[in-house]
Amino acid sequence: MGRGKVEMKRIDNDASRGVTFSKLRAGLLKKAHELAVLCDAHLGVIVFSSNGKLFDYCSPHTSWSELIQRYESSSTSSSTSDIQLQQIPAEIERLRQERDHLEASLRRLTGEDLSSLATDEELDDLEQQLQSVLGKVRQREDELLTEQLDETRQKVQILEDQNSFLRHMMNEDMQPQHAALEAPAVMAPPTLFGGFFPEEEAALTSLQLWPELTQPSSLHDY
Amino acid sequence: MGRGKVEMKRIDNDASRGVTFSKLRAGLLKKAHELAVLCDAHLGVIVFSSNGKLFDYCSPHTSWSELIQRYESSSTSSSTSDIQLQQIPAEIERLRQERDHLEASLRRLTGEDLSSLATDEELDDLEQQLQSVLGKVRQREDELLTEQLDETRQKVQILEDQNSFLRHMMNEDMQPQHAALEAPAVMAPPTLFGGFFPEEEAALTSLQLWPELTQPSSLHDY
DNA sequence: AACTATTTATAAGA
DNA sequence: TTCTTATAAATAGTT
Repeated sequence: MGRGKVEMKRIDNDASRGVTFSKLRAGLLKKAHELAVLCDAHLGVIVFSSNGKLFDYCSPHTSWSELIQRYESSSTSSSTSDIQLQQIPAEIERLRQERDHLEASLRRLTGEDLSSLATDEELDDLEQQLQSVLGKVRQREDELLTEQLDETRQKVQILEDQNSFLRHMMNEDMQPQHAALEAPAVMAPPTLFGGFFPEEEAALTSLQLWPELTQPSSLHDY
Repeated sequence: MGRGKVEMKRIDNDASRGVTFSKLRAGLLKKAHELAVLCDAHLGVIVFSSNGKLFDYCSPHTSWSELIQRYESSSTSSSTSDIQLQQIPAEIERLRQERDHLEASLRRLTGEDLSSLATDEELDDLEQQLQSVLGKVRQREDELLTEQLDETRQKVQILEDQNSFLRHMMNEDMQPQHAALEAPAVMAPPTLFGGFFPEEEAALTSLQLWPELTQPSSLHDY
């Protein structure tokens, strides 16, 4: 592919051969990856350039040791391969099976393999399962919203109290000489006064109702 | 390359995946050969299809054992050349991680771990994903129902034809002497007469055209 | 298994 | 080396 055809023979010119090697190698590894992903194949590619540099690709969920083991057990007629198979620790085989099983379950649940679920019944089961999970998720979302609402209502309540208290303070400041004649004094919430120091609020968490008082003496400011 | 782009993800449909696997595998091995010849590289490709069949390519003047040896000495710095033994613990670890990851995904998708999904956003994502799968499942169910409906309609059509034919037969039976004066005879559907021989029907598939007549003589009841 | 409209890869040039 | 572009090749969807 390109401006002209190329003969299928070793490229003589060293430089061109190097450039072409880079390009074709990149293409080969890319195609290997496509095959692995699109077709769910396990594969590996090893390439040595003519001056000995190594490049390789191994598909996802695959390792060279797995490939070599499988290659040896597939390509030899089982007399030598038995030895190899025996050498594979049972642990690896067990883990592979677990993984394959989990992958299948996941594919089912993500609807990636619906064409294999041919029966009404299977599809129905899956639908019910999904509905049930969806129900749980929505319930959890409700819980979360309810929590947030409660939190916010508490905040509102507290701010209203503050607000009301501040109004009374204002009235007293304006007419301090009549304090004794006013309505019974509103009690300040225990931690109220720190609220006048906005710079302290960085530490507030969502439910922290009052900023911390680093300066209890701030009362004297009134 | 082709009539349309393809997403870089596993092809769901089994048949398409198989066809594509064959095409891409052939392409990959061809490209491997080009690289080997044009650039004088030593390389090998191992491919296992998703159902375990082995395909491989090894460049001219090269052997797998040579490649593996060079691979081992290029990729490991240690003097121990037994790549397989070295890699087994890593392989086990990799498989464990894969399994754990899959298990986590599965728990998320089955809503078994909702309390750990604390954020509105995470819950929302999950809800959307489930909705989307549910949509796919229902679409598939629809497809299936439509197929079944088509099948059933065909059956109805055929039964109606039979019915109509039988009525005509009845008329002829009742008034055989007037047969020549009747409307033109209705032609029997090509498979009709076999219907009178229930033992021939074992081969009929879901589109069974004739109900089994355990009492062919029941015609006489009319 | 062939066909072909398209996409992709890449040879040559800058 | 990297970018561009004309062209060859591969291949996705179709028949």
